[in-house]
Amino acid sequence: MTNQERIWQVVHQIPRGKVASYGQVAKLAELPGYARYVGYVMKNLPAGTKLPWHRVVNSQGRISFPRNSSSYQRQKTLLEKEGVVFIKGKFSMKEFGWLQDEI
DNA sequence: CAAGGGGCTGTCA
DNA sequence: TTGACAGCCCCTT
Repeated sequence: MTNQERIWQVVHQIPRGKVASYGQVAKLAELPGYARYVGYVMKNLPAGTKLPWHRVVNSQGRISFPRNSSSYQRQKTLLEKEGVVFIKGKFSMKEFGWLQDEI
């Protein structure tokens, strides 16, 4: 079980309509401080992966891509399709944050 | 082995 | 609220 696989499993557990931050995913994967590594892993996901990578955002509740990039648009669209409401380029972690009230 | 950079974070001005 | 900065860990040069 590699660290990368642990991260995949955690991301896979994020329920539909919820989002988690990179740091949160890292912690749940028992890899505190690996936030940046999580981003690295997401970037190198195999093509056609079923991992809900779009449910992972930064701690500010914002997408870590330039607003005009296609990746940004793709992630935003996927999230909205799951019911996550975007407001002024970001969304409320209070409302959609995963395990926000259990941590 | 050293250096650079990547979908990050928390702190401080 | 925004921007600059210093830590973070890992992979590729």
